[in-house]
Amino acid sequence: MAVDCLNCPLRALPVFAPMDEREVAFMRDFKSGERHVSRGDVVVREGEHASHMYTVIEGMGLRSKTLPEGERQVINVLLPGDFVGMQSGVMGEMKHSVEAITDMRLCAFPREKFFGMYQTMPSRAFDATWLAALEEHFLGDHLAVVGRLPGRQRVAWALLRYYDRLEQLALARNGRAPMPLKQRDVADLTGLSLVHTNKTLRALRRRNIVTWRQEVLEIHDNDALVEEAGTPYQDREARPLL
Amino acid sequence: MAVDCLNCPLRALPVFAPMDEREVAFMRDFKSGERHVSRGDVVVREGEHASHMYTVIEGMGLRSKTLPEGERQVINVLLPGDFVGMQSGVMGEMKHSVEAITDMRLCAFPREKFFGMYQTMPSRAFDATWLAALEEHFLGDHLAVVGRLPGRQRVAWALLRYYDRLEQLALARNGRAPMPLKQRDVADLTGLSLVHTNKTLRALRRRNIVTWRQEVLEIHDNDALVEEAGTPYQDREARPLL
DNA sequence: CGGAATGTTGAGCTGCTTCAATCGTCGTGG
DNA sequence: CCACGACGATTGAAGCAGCTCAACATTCCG
Repeated sequence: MAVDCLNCPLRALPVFAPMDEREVAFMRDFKSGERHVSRGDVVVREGEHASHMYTVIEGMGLRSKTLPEGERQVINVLLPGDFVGMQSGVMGEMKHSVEAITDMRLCAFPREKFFGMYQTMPSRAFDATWLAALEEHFLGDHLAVVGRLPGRQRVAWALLRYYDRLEQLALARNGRAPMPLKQRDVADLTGLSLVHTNKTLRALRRRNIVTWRQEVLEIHDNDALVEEAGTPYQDREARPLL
Repeated sequence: MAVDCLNCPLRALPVFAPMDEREVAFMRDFKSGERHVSRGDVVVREGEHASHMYTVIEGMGLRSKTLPEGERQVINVLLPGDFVGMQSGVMGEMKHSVEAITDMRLCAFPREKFFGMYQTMPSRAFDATWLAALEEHFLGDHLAVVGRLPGRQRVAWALLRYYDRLEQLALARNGRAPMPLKQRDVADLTGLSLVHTNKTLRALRRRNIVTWRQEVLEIHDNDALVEEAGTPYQDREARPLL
């Protein structure tokens, strides 16, 4: 059954900034429906003029770019509450692709009504900008990690960040999190080769810091992982939800 | 003498989307003054709750993040028309630092009037989001290049991108561009060590593809440089100017 | 003129890459 | 129920791209 904005399960989470009644009402009207995609499906493709924008309700995906020679760089992991398609909304064209790595449920918004939001609901428009700026911030951190840290730190950082985000969404706890990513995805996220990613993970496993099998990630020694990452991950302020 | 929005020299450039009279009038009112900084000065610091946001009128800067161990990652080169401080505008805090690498002239906007823009000038608010999304796009490309390409391609790509952006701003032509960046900056931009950046540049020089001395960059063989970069740089659509 | 910042170069080392197998798991069709 | 194939994980081996260290040269600037 489709989720109604009124009882959106995400909105209740403390990670998301509260929304007043007028805003909720506006979003109900803005929302045109839901879209369900299956694991492996492409949600939006790079270069596409997407007709809709989405907020992830459930499931996970990957944003990625593909270079001319076919190399893939994963921009980030898409989790519930994340917004998809801001670029096509404002610039007209997607600059990256989004692929589902689990079945996903997306809240759909028609692109043609996006500008209307700026005309009638400034607070929501402001939140859209906020989200774009937040994404920019995350990307900057990501770039710094990939550009400046050695492999072990990159992998540790990626796992930490992934886990923390899930925990904030109440999708993980006690160091246990679902892990639909493949090692290939972690490699493309960290800018490492698949083989080296595997060996780096093995090292973490050997030292009993994390285990990862059967699509379940377990962090046994958070302190050691933080130590390994070098960079504490700490974005815990409430952010808007569209 | 301070630039008045009415005859803003940037607005005339074809890279920037046209602005109607009401928008210009709004910006005049939004603008609180100008700020001049000298080469080497810090414009805004990571973590700071900046009171103002800026559009670069003249001069160049670097956006960068510093990691715990002191490693610096340059996020991008700041050129005229670029907006500074979106993050402090929406999230309240800067997530990166900005340093001037030449003397700069900045158009200043008070942060407390930023939300007012969303209430009274939706088209400008939309453009702000556009800029944030554009920045996100550039950052994504940057991440892909740093994460997935070997050093020679990264350096070639960085030079190409830098030159193209300057050319669009009429600050470079015929393969000649001012180059206030240091090799250290290019290294921090591409995620390479200083020494290796130097050697990579030497190779380009040896093959007579580019020269760079006395703060002047010359691209002698654009085709060869594009070939070297692998990734053609091609964002030539008009973008908003705030 | 002297000191600091920037650029250049060589040498040696290692983190990471590519290549190449092998193995385990799971879904599918016979 | 088993065999097969596809996909993902794992591991070893060899090579090199890029790193650090260490000098030295050059330019900039007060």
